Amino acid sequence: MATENAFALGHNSKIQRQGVAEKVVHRILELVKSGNLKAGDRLPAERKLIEIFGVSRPTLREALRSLSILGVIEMRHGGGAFVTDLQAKSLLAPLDFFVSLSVENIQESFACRRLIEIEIAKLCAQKAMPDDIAELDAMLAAQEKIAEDPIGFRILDAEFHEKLFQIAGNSILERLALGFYNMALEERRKATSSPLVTRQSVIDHREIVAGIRSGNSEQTASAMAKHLGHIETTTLEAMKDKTSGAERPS
Amino acid sequence: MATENAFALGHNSKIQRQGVAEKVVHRILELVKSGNLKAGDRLPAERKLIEIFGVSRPTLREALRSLSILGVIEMRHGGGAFVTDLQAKSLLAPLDFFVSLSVENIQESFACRRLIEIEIAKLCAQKAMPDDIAELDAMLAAQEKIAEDPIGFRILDAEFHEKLFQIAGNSILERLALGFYNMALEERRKATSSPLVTRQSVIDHREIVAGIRSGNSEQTASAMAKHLGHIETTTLEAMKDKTSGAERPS
DNA sequence: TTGCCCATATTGGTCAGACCACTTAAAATA
DNA sequence: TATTTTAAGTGGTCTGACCAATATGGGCAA
Repeated sequence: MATENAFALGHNSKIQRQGVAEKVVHRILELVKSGNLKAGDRLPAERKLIEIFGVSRPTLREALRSLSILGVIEMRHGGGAFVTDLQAKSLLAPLDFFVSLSVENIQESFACRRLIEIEIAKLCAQKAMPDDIAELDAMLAAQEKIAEDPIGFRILDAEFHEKLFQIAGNSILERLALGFYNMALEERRKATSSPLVTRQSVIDHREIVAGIRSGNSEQTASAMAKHLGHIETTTLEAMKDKTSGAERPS
Repeated sequence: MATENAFALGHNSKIQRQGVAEKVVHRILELVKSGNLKAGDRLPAERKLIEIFGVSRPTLREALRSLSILGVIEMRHGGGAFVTDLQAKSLLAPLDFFVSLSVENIQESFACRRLIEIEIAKLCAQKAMPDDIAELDAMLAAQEKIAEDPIGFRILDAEFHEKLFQIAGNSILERLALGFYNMALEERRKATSSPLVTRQSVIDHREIVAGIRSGNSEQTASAMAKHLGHIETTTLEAMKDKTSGAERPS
C-alpha cells in the first residue's frame, strides 16, 4: 500500500487523495491515451499549460518531470516538450536506472538476463531475414579484426547484442534485454580487458550466428547459453579480484 | 540517444549536461549507494536539504519527486521523506503504470509474461517448501469456494500468482512478473466477469500446484503455459467484444 | 537570388519568499 | 494516569521574477 504515486491512475481511480501534480499527470496522460496528443506532438508551452490546468509553474513542472521520467514526454531546454513515440522501448526507460541500483543481486540479474537473452536467441533463429544475417556476418568480421582492442570490442559487442534484441522483434523484450545487458557493464569492463576473454566472445558470437543461419532455435539457444556462461564466469571473477566500489564501512 | 534523464548516471558519468535537479538526484543516489542513507532512514527536511545542496525548493522538489517515482524514496505529506527498502520489489514501480498505454503491444507483453511466468513455474517446482505448498493448497480451496464471485476471485487470483512469484526466489523476476501481471489487468477485468472463465482458472491453478507438489519442472511449466493460454484467449476476446477506451478518431 | 550569420522572441530551467494542509508530538487538562 | 488540545514541524502549492538554451526571421555578403 501507500504507493499512491503518479502511476496509481489509469484504472482504479478510487484514490482521490492524489495531489495537484498527480492530477495534472493524470489529465495529460488521458490526452495522450485518447489520441488528442499523439507521438511527436509538441506540448503547449509551460506558461500556457499553467493557464489550461490552473496550476502554478513549479507544480506543472513536477508533473512534466514525472512524465519525462516515465518516458511519456521528452523535454528540451529552449525547445519544448514533445510526446515520445510511446513505444515500450521508451516507456521502460526507468529500467536502465533500476538495474544500476541492484548490483547486489548480481546473481539474480544474471539469471534474468539468461532467461531473456536465450529466448531472444530462439526468436532470432526463427525470424532473422537474410539482410539481418548479412549484417551479423559483417559484425563478426569487424569483431575478429578488433578482438585485441578491449574498448573497441566492447562497442562492437554491444552493437551485436542489440542487433539480436532487435531481430527478435519484441520491443518489450528488447528493452528488458538492453537493461540487463547494461547492468553488469561496469563490472564487465574489467573482465574484457583480457584478449583471452574477447577472443572467446568472438568464437561464441560466431556460433550463435551459425545457429541463427541454420534457423535452429535450440542450437542457437544453447550457443547463447554457452556464451552467457562464459560472460558470467569472467565477470564474477573480475569482481572478486577487485572488490571495487563501495567498500564496506569500518 | 538524448535520454539523459535522471537515470543516466550510476556508471558513465561523462555526461555533465545534466541540470541542477539531476545533480541533486545523483548526489542523493550516491548517498544511498554508499550506505550513508540506508533503508528506512528519514531524509532531512526539504528546507534543510536546500541548504545542503544549495538549490531552490522547487528544484529540490523535482529531484525528490524523481526519486519518488523511481521508487527510491517515499514522501508523506506532513511526515517526511523516507528511503525505501531498495529491493527490486519496490524499485521498478513504473512498470505498473506503463501498461495502460500499450494496447498495441499487448501481444508482446503477453509473450513476455509467458516467458517469465513459465520460468517462475519451473523455479517453483524446484524450490517450493512444504509450507509453500500447504499455503497454495489453502488458496486453491478458497478459490473454489469463491469461484462464482468475479471480484473476489480476482483478489485471490492475484494472491495466488504473487505467491508463485515469491516462491521462485528471484526478486527481480518477481518484480517483472508482477508488472506484466498487472499490465492487462484492466482488460482482464471484463474477461473474469464470466464464471466460466474463473472456474477454468481454478482448474488450471490446481494443475499448476499439482506440478509443483511433484517437483516436476516441465509438468509445472506446461500447466502454467496452458493456464496463460486460456488467460490470453479470454482476455483478447473480451477486448474485441468491447473496444473500450480510445475510440479511433473520425 | 541564394546562402550564411546574427539579433531577438520564445521556451525551458532556476531561484526567492510566502502561505496552506497535514502529521506528529508535546503540553495542558480532566 | 489517560485523554484532549495545541503548537511546532513537515510536505504541498502559489506568485513573480530572472537566467540559459533554442528557434526564428531579417539583414548582409557572395
